Amino acid sequence: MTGASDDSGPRTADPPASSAHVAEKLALAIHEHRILPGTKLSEDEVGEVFGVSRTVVRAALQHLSHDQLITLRRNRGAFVAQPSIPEAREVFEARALLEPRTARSAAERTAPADLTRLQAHIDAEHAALAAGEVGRAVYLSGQFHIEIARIASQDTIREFITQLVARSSLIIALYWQRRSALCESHAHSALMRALAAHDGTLAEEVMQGHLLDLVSSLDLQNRAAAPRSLHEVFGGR
Amino acid sequence: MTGASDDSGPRTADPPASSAHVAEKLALAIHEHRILPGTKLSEDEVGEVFGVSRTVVRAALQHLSHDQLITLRRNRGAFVAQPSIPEAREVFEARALLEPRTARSAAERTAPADLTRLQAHIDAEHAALAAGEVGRAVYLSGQFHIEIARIASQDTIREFITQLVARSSLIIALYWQRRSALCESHAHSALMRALAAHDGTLAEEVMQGHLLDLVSSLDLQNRAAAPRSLHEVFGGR
DNA sequence: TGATACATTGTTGTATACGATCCCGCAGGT
DNA sequence: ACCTGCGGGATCGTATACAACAATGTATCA
Repeated sequence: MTGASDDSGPRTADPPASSAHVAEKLALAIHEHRILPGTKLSEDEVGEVFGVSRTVVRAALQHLSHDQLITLRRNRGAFVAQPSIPEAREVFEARALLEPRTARSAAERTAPADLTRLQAHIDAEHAALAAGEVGRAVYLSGQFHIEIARIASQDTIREFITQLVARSSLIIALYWQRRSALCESHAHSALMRALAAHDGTLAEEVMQGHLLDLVSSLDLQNRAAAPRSLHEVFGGR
Repeated sequence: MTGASDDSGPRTADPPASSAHVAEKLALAIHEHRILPGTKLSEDEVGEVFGVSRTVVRAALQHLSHDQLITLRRNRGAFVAQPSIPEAREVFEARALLEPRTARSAAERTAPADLTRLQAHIDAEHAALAAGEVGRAVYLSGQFHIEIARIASQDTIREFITQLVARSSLIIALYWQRRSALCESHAHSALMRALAAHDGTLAEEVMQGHLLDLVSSLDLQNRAAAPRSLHEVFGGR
């Protein structure tokens, strides 16, 4: 109410404006590095942006907090999470446990329609890179991994991988080192070929190597990167 | 509100009654089979029991919903989840991916204090079984698995295992077949011995076998168990 | 001049109020 | 007798109001 229909700006107020919707939008923005780690997400502010009350914002923030995308500090507010270096290692260790075996399962049941979608992901990722939208490329790259879990028909594991991929996006935002074009695309293509050939063993190996490459592209030795301050993040905002 | 101190019955109104506290209490009750799958958790009712408002209850329910311990249905309410047979399989497949390797890691860094705690868990489990408290035994059995992830110093994976163990408890409530005393205790002891010997390979194997045993003790073929109704669950309430 | 204590302000935590949606039971028609 | 449309009751979804806490800025004192 209160004339939420027009409001000032963004899309807002499509139909129901459920909390899940707000959470999704925020998650996407974080995933695409449109909101950087450490940023404060004030309830009032978010509510105003999306044209909803603090109640629904609060629910959305709690949801994101549970995915460890944001950190909720009592009486202080919500902040985009800043995974520490140990946490970053753990995330990729968890991925190393889950994804290779899942890729194997996926290879054994890949259908033609799946390959079409995977190719679409890769194409979109290339397009985003060509357009200079690095954040979006990171997001799409993550979606590729999630898609593989979907092919494996493992919803539970897919849920976990979804969380890990989202956190990986934060980790990339914090510890990305090698800004050379995402060579991952190559790995993704190789993975897709392994799936097309129904070669589970190969898919598992490729995925394992891909994840190792990803970790090695991060700077997880330098301990100075962790206590990154807000001012540092924002540059000179 | 106000005057929630005495109320009618249960513990209620300890001190602050934060939403996390309510969620934890509910989770424990579900975990111990004090609340059975399919049970409706009305916001008003839960709020009254714990002496808090619907706001905090809602937050707690959302938290549990995210862990898939309860199912939230729009305008219908919250119900304790009833994992389907495919979901049950997925849960144990995920555990099979995570836990054996985690047990291996744990074995390589088990400290004396860890063994003490593990033994305490096993003892408590035996005591619960001796007292006929099957639900509590199931809970403690799950905590044992979580403790292993803690020893492995893998907080992220531990979080996942915590979720999976909780869901496993629901699955056991629904599909438990072999009511013979939980032979798991034996497996847990074997696991502890492997950890004490720092034998990672053995620990991994024992854990894998233990999980397979667990699955085989369930009835995941019978499809009639799924659509269990509320009245059936409650008997004649 | 520097440090501490206090008042102020802003933000979150919780409770309550109102509106929307859905389920259940009943009247009426075919 | 069965099916269909409608109304009552209850529950959830969202918004708002008040209270508590933390952070900040200012004034006073050593």
